[in-house]
Amino acid sequence: MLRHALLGLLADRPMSGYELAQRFEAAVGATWSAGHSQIYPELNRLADEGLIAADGEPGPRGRKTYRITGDGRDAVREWLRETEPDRTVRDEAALRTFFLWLMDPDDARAHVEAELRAAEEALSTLRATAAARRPATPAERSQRIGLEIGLREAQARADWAVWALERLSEHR
Amino acid sequence: MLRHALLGLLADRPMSGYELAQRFEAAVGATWSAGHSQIYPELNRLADEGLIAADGEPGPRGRKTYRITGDGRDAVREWLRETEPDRTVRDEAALRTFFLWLMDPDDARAHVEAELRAAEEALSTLRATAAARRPATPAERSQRIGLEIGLREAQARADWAVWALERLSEHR
DNA sequence: CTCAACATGTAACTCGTTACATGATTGA
DNA sequence: TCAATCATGTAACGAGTTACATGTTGAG
Repeated sequence: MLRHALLGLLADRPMSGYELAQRFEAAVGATWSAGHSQIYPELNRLADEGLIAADGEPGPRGRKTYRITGDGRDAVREWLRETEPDRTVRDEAALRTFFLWLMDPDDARAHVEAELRAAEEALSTLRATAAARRPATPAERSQRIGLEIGLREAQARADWAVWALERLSEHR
Repeated sequence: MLRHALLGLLADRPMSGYELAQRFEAAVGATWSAGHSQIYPELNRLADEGLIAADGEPGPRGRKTYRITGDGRDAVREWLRETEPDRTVRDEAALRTFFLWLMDPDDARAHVEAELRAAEEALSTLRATAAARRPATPAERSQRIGLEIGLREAQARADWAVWALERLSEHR
């Protein structure tokens, strides 16, 4: 899975493992995450398989810049075209909501309030990213569309939390 | 992680592993999923640790009904009270959206249209579950609140897809 | 000079998935 | 009787996280 994400990011422009790791914390991070300990070995594997290539000499601090190869480009495209996305959800915070009744009322409220704060924080980060620059390239336009999912889901989350707090108040 | 979900479900009422597996496909499935091959070993571990207990004799077909123990109840409560939910998102379909520009226009549209269909399907399933019975017990009320997250996120997803299709049309 | 950020890696472990394996019961 | 569903389990594998480990460069 990670390999395709890396190839997709490198399809836009060459990057180092370090840069890629940052991308997973920022923009793409709203949809997927990966630590450096997973990224570096994967980059080496991708390079072994010829899907990416390191630019000649490592830069300062041993920095290696990778660019995607023709085979790599084919591989991402094939992934996008031939495979169905896995729609399995894994949302711990939402799962806990099912067990709200096991908490005492104050803890339950606190849980939902924490969700509200988290959603609002996500929202403002994403808004800032979206406002940062207006998309010019096709890649940036796609990125903007991807960002919008996060934006709308965070908004839905925040609205849900407000609604949930009202319901909790009704049943005291 | 799974252990807490199992304890939470068993806190409501005794169930067999088979029943628990079904719950992860239905109601709770909108937030977490688990296959039987993960559930059965975990139930045995939980029983070893005294957090749940199997009712005396196995029923027909070797069915074992588990109920939560006092220690088990304490364990879920402690988990809910003492630990922060992991908010890491892992959304493959959304990730692919960032790479829309790598697909040819028809495939890109098809991807978003598939998202729309998936969201609408999720929506109607969740609506049916929500409409099935009005919550009476505290557990059912919590469940309803949990369901609402799924409902609102699915709606956001569907709305996003419609918006994205418009944007794709603009940039042909 | 020193601290933060840059930059890459490995190893052990945990969690979850897929495939294999078996058998009982019930309704058509 | 036969197929679907009920019901439980194991083993191998894959993906991701945490912790360990190391060294460089640039800014103040």
